[in-house]
Amino acid sequence: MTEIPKTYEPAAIESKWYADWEAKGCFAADPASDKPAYSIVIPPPNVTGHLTLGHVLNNTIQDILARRARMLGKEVLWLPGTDHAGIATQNVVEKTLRKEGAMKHRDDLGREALVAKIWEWKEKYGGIILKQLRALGASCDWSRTRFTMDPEYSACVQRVFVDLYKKGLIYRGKRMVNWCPASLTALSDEEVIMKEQNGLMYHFRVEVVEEPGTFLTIATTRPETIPADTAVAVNPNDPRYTHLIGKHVWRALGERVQIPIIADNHVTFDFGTGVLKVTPAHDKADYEIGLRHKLPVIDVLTPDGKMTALAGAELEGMERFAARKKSAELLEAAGALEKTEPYKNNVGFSERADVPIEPRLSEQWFLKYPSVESSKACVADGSMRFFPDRWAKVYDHWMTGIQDWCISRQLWWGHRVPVWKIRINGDSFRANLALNVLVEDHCQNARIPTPAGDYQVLINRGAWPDQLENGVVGFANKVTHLIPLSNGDFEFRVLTLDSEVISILEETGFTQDPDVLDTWFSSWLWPFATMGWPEKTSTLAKFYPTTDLVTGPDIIFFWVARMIMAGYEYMGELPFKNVYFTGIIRDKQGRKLSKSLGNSPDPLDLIAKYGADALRFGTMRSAPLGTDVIYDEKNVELGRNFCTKLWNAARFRQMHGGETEGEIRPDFLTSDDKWILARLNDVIREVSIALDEYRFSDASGALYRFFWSEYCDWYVEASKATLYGTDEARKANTLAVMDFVFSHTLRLFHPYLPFITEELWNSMGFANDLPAKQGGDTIMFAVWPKPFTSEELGYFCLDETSDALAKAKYATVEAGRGLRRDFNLPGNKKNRFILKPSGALEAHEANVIANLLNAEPFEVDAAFTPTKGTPVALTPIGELFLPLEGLIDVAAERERIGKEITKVEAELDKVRAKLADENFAAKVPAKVLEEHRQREIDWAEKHAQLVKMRDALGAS
RNA sequence: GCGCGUUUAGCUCAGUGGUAGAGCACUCGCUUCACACGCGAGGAGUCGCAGGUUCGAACCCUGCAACGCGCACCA
Repeated sequence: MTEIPKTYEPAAIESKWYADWEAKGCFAADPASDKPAYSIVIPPPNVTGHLTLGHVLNNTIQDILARRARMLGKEVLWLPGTDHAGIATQNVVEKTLRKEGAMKHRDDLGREALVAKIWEWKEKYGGIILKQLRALGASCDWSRTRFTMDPEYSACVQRVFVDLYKKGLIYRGKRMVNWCPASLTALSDEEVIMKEQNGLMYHFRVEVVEEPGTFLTIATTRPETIPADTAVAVNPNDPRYTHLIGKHVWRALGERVQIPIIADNHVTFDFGTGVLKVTPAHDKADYEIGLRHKLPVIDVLTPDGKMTALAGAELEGMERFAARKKSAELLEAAGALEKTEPYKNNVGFSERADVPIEPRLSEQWFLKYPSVESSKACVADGSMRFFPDRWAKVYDHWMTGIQDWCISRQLWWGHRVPVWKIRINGDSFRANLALNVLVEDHCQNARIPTPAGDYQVLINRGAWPDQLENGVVGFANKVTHLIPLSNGDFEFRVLTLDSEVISILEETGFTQDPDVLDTWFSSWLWPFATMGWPEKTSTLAKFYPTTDLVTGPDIIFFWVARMIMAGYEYMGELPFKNVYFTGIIRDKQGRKLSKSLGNSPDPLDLIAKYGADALRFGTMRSAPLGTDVIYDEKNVELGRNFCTKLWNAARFRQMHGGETEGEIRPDFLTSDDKWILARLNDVIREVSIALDEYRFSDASGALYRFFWSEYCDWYVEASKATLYGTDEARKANTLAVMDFVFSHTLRLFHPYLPFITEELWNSMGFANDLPAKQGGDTIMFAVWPKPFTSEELGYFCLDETSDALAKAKYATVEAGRGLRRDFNLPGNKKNRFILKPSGALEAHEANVIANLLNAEPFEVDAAFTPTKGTPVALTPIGELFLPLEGLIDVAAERERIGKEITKVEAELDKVRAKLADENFAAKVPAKVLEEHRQREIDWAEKHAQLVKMRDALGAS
């Protein structure tokens, strides 16, 4: 047994044990194990990322779950990794390259060179966050670390793309999408955040062509789009305007042209002026109106949000917001601007770039979500559980109104769409032999004429390839699709992952689609693509579906919902059984933590200052289920203080030497021993239930209370009477009880405090006599404590009454300390106390009280008659006197007792009033009535004694 | 606009029908032989507001308010 230093120094201990765990392979998951499986996949952090407090919260929870599962005898897989974070990563690297002067624009480098640079950057900096997770103590199986752009993972993504295309769920469409003018890419609806803006509403006039002198007033927030207006719409039932429908107005800006006045139900009477400018190119709703009325589409914005020549000479080249001001000025100058008023409206912002998005007509790849019904059902019927469960409703709502997902991004970093295409007409078809073969093959199998117009006779070649709807044909190594275009040409698409096919395609003149896929289109496959899918691996067999998923509610749609759908579609099963949604970490003002606000402390600094265990414990203590977490460094300090307490309690135990975990002899158990064993039993149950229900904060609170307020404050202090005594047999027994409690406590704490518990587990010798795999090597595999069996309860002589004496003693001690305080006697000075017991009291028990009270001498005297005015407190064991030689103030003592009597009387009045109410007696359950009667008796008894004590002081 | 959540001590939060709690902060005393990152004692709450149900409400019901979140969105 080695001497423990006086203060806990986490740094060396943490790195020592983490290296030891890794060296012993403690984190490795064995699919061949016959233990029951427990698995979690990490929500892959952004590869550009650094550890934040959000990661600390999220990963500490996962680590607690994983470590406890190991102690419960499960074979645990916690699978780590990162995602490639398309936009964010490309932005970061481009920015760096621009700063270094390596390029001005990505086109300077070109696609291949830039992607190579990003890979270079990723290899160099991409693993930072995973290293940081090690500092936190995360017990991930690092040998299985995955990245969403690993070759195998990329193959999964493209395979899924091809499969969904074959199923007719992925299609290419020209429609209005959310366009980010900063990142120059389309975004999904989920990546658009609506923000309220203080804008302006511009009211401007247009003249009716057919009725010169008649004007319509239109309200708009975007006058810069007037040059793109191709109609003016009114509601068909709006009597103000019905006579104008079918006529025209002069457009107010841009080329002076006539645009029609049309009737459309989309227009509401009472909003604005009831007249709507219709801009099909720049507004989703207007685009729909345009389709209904076959309006032309005029695009006046460049991809990066500048005005085109179509906007007119005055606006051309201007940035969109400058153009807005300018447009208003132009209207004003033309006398068309009626008024401008402040207006609050919601504008969609790009989540990543934080700039207003533009609705933009473009061709993109879309996905109709698969397996929607089973995905909805599993949460609705409870086969997958959400914690807190209110998220189930949010999920269901989203799944019900689900829209097709725009999955293509105009970026270079990501999974490139596995589609090769070529535009063909009759001539090119005949001229290109390889193409000819491909297309003929397709047409034969799709049973359609070739583009050349020849009808191919079907040749029966035995097994037919997949004959799919919409003329899509699936071969073993490719999917083909011939799409007629409006001008009579065709687009021929080949989807394939086969490198031989790809080289043929490229030689034949096909080009690959330039787009990459949304990062979430790869991470939605995470639970199975990380485990070797599509092979039927032993890992999948053992660990899929996973047990728990821990994530933030902010990605419930982005990630969780989509993973569920992918899970059903590709594994035929849900991907995880429970989803725990963490809160969001905020600062004391309730703001989210962010770099730009500077309110986001670096967890590594906190670990350096307080230790990883302290950070974990402090974070978990302050993170209740279902609510956001208010971050305060005080919580980490609390964690650090707790570790020190644990450390010093261990030191105290070690100072007393003796045998480690000696035998506990029931005949030697003191009332204090029984009391702490009963408390241990309570806390084992409490912590286990709390963890089963994902109440991490409650579990940590229970442990904190048990160890500090019960074990240290009472049990250790009470045990000093024995440990500093002379009865060696009793002393050994007390140490045995301490070891028993301590070794259980360390195990209960291990998931929260992995490092300090491992250190103490070993240094205190608890690992010594255990089998290697059950705590002998490491506390990580020590058996999770269970509440006592009835045999154990019997052995320790524990029943409902066994802790009554200890409780009575502690109440007596508190009463005595209260007396000291009342009479300003410092706690560190010995004082004489006399206890006049109401029953028998063993010498040992009196000794414990004396110790806890710092009483010397402590006299137990049933016949004690106090000097008049001696301060006295009523305790469950008897009357406790604090004799104050020469300082007795009878009046003061009378007043003190009088105050107490007043309190007791108030309580007595309360309970008597209830009992006197006839309704109460008649209607209340018998148990409650009995409880109140007992309460009355107790208060009355106390009252009588206090009165007696006051009377004994005489009349003054 | 629809939906969800929160509102309890100065702060952060427990407490789902029967005597209002914890940690931190605060006040007082204490360097006592595990620990001052500590020990002991203490003060502190109209349980958001208004009704209702009940013998009894922090807790159940209704309405309202404030704050937060999600969804939708009218130019």
